Amino acid sequence: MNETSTTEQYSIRDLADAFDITTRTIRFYEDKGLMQPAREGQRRIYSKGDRARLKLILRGKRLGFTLDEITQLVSLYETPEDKVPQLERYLDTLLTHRQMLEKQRADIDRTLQDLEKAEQECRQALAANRA
Amino acid sequence: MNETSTTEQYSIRDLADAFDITTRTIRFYEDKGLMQPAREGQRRIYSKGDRARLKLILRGKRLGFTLDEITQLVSLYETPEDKVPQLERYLDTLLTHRQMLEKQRADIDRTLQDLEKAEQECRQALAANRA
DNA sequence: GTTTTCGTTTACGTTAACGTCAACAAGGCG
DNA sequence: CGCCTTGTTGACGTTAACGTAAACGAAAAC
Repeated sequence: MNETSTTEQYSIRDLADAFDITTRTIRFYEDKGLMQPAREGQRRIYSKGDRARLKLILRGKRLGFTLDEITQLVSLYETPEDKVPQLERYLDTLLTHRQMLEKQRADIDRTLQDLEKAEQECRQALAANRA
Repeated sequence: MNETSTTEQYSIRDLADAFDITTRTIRFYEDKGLMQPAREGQRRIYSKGDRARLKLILRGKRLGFTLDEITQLVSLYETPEDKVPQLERYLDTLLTHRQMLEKQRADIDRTLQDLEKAEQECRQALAANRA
């Protein structure tokens, strides 16, 4: 039992600064059941796993998911119980989320194409306007 | 002047049904300045362009943008004034949005990879559990 | 030793994006 | 004609996701 690299710990402020969010936000996520950091007395102590989890949550937010949806998404990364029906339900949820994301990806691709078109028109107008 | 295919018009209900939103939502977008349909007396009359615009708005929503952001995004598709400084500002906004979207795309790709990994683990667990 | 600093809980405030309801106008129809 | 449907403008209600402030404990700094 030695304290090498795997034992990294973070304060709530460490994480807040690292991800540029407020401590209030982190506690809020905990209230919602999204995180359960260890305690040292009163103080919250975050592990590397907690940090990774928070990162996932924020990624979900950037993608426009609600916290309820993120709750499901994040729990996906924890291995489920090894009972067959559980695994099948889990797989189903995985596929559902996958479809959502693939639809979003398609939306983004369409929008990017539109943007490129607008960009070209703009450059042409600029060229014409300068000539 | 004939009334052929380009003259298509829609009621507020047509659009609400078409996109599976409420009429309240459509009026709300109008209040926010996102749409300005024609009027026939009191009634709102939506053109094909209005319909396309609404479609863009909803796409933006699916991507998790706020209505304020969508206001900018949507106005991008209208040709700006042909003055050079305007065009340059416009181009700048285009690039900014493009970067946001490309970041989102990267987020999605990462998440999809995570999902695939989870999916594989799940399938393996299922196979092991049945054997 | 006391004054900051950091963290904690509790609670009320706020904004965006609508939902819901009231009260009314206008056109169609049996 | 009276009723129904569709639409209109307010106005207030609601939920999610935090912000903000109060009131306190403990540890670190001076």
